[in-house]
Amino acid sequence: VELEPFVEQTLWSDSPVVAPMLLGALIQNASTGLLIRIIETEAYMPDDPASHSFRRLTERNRAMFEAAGCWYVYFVYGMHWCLNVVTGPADSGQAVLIRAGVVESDKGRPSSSGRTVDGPAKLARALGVDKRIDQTSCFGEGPLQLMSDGTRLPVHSVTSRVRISVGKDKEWRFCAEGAPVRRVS
DNA sequence: CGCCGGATGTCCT
DNA sequence: GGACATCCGGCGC
Repeated sequence: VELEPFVEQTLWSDSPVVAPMLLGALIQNASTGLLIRIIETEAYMPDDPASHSFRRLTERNRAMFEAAGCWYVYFVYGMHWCLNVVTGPADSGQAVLIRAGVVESDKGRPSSSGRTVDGPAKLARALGVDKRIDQTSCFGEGPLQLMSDGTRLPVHSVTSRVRISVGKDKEWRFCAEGAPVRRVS
């Protein structure tokens, strides 16, 4: 099956539109070749109290105010990195959090194929994500590539987002079949 | 199922 | 100086 860049134009829409369209897309570490298929996403918007872009642009959330097509990486709880895809026009302050995936291929450990990587911090760790990825392009010569093999996984569930204290009214979490079931309080 | 600790960047006072 | 964070594994019930 041919791998090609994910259609960049798709990212120009607002994050609640893009998030379900990323189910089935692939993220590849350009150095190691590790390939993970996305099965769970969440959208964040600037008028959304749960979003890092809700208040203002800061050094931490700068990537969210770039134009669609770069990564936003943040550090949380003193030890975890999380990976987002920036969507929408420049200065709009949007992103899609990549919450879970399935290992599609791993040259280093072929046996790990098919393993579910459930949780944004575990997914980021598996892909070798840290602050160096923040603001880099999802395409071209970027260290982390957003790809597609043509697969679009159907949306299996739409719920409110995980572990947020505000903005719970918005149902912007999108899971494909096989994504981990989680309590959504 | 619920609670808790790990360990630190970021932003606010 | 301090509160708190888009988490997760481990433990107890």
